Amino acid sequence: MRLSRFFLPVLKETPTEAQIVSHRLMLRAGMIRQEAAGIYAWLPLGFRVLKKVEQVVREEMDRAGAIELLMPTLQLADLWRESGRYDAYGPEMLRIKDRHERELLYGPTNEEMITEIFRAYVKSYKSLPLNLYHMQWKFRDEQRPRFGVMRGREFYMKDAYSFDLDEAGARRAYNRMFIAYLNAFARLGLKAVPMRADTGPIGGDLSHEFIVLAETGESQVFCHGDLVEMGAPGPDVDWDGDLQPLVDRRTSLYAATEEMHDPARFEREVPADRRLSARGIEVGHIFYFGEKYSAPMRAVVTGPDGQDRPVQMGSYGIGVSRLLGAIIEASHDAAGVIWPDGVAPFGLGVVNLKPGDPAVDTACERAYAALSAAGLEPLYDDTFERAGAKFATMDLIGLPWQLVIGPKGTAAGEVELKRRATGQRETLSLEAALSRLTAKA
RNA sequence: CGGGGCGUAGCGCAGCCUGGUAGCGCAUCUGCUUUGGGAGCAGAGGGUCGCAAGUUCGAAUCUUGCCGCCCCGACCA
Repeated sequence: MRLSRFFLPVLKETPTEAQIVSHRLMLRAGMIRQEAAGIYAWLPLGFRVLKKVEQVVREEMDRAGAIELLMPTLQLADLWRESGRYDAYGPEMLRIKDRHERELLYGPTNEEMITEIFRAYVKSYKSLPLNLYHMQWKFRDEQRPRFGVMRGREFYMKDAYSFDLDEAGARRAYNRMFIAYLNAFARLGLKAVPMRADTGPIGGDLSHEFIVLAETGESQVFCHGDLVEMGAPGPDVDWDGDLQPLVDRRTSLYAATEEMHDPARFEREVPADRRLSARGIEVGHIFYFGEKYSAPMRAVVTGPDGQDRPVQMGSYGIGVSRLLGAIIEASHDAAGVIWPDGVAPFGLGVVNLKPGDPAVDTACERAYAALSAAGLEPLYDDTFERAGAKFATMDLIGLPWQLVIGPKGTAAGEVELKRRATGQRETLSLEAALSRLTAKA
């Protein structure tokens, strides 16, 4: 993409409404525009990152055996009356009427609808296990939206729903999601710690929130410090095998959000030098809820014994749009965003320091063509801005690499390659820079 | 939903208290100079002062109502 033809409305000054760094940087980098409280338009740069994050989540869900579908944003109120949640939900749910006075709602989540789909088609235990997911815009009419995309009213979410014959099967489904989440967050450059969460009326140990530690997190969290650096199992696990040991390794150490925190246990189980008390951002939540929806909505399957029973369900959410905020909170500096390689909106920036200079233009065009052909998705700054402004913009939008090509270097047969994360710059020949970069593709 | 605050040019703000018909910086446009970390000079364009009533000869300024947005708290993916 040539910057001269792209739409990148960067701001030099910080809008006053933005209080936290990720919100400020998303506005300044021209990623989002607020259209109403908690409702944002995704400008091209932000949209590209959103799609990258979405794709990482999709690949990890698919790897774990989940099947993608797409459910609508609008749902019938009658469906929610079946589970009793239409009246239980309160003013957070946006209620709408169509021209026929039919009551609709803009979905804040999709348990009822997925249960309705499941019960319409699945009748036998032989069709299980099943895990269906979608990524869709949701709406929750928060009393007080804030922190930009981290707590909007409209938000993009991946939600998966598992169906199993019994609780043992549901636990296996839960473990698959648990591992898939660790892998997804790791690929996004995040250190996400699973923490035991409130299971509500169901009870048991099958609910975890995945928390990214950040100063601007909205909740206080407490955990064993080793959990932060434990890393993810990676894709090469036996998804049909026993994942319990991998899960146990991460759930045996103390980790709790404020509402689940037990100070006495914390001090008893965690050595003083390993006790971590920090702020955290919730980026995922997995939950086993058994028959909560399948029983009232009569989603039953026939077991091997010929008996019908309500299917055992769990749900697994990831706040995809929120993740952009979380990633920035975890990865930025004074100059701007530092995108992890896997989600950067462009693979690198090619900075032409003197457009119109034939030698520099030629070098830049060659680099741009080669990098594009290699699939690196370069953003080529071919504008007539001053060098300082170009550097500032590149640092702000946080592309992982900057290939700087100017008249002095070109005369000497040299270009400069800068790594955004470290600020390290290296001078080398254009060919060496290109082969180095394309080797990464 | 309680408490506080703010709406004046694309962005950041001043002007309001003490009414006299709108200003600064950045951005934008033109010209010249400049050219490796958000340039300089000169000129230009751009605003029904959130909306609506009211007071007044006259309202960005005073009064009332409404709308929108932000912050703190309670609540939440």
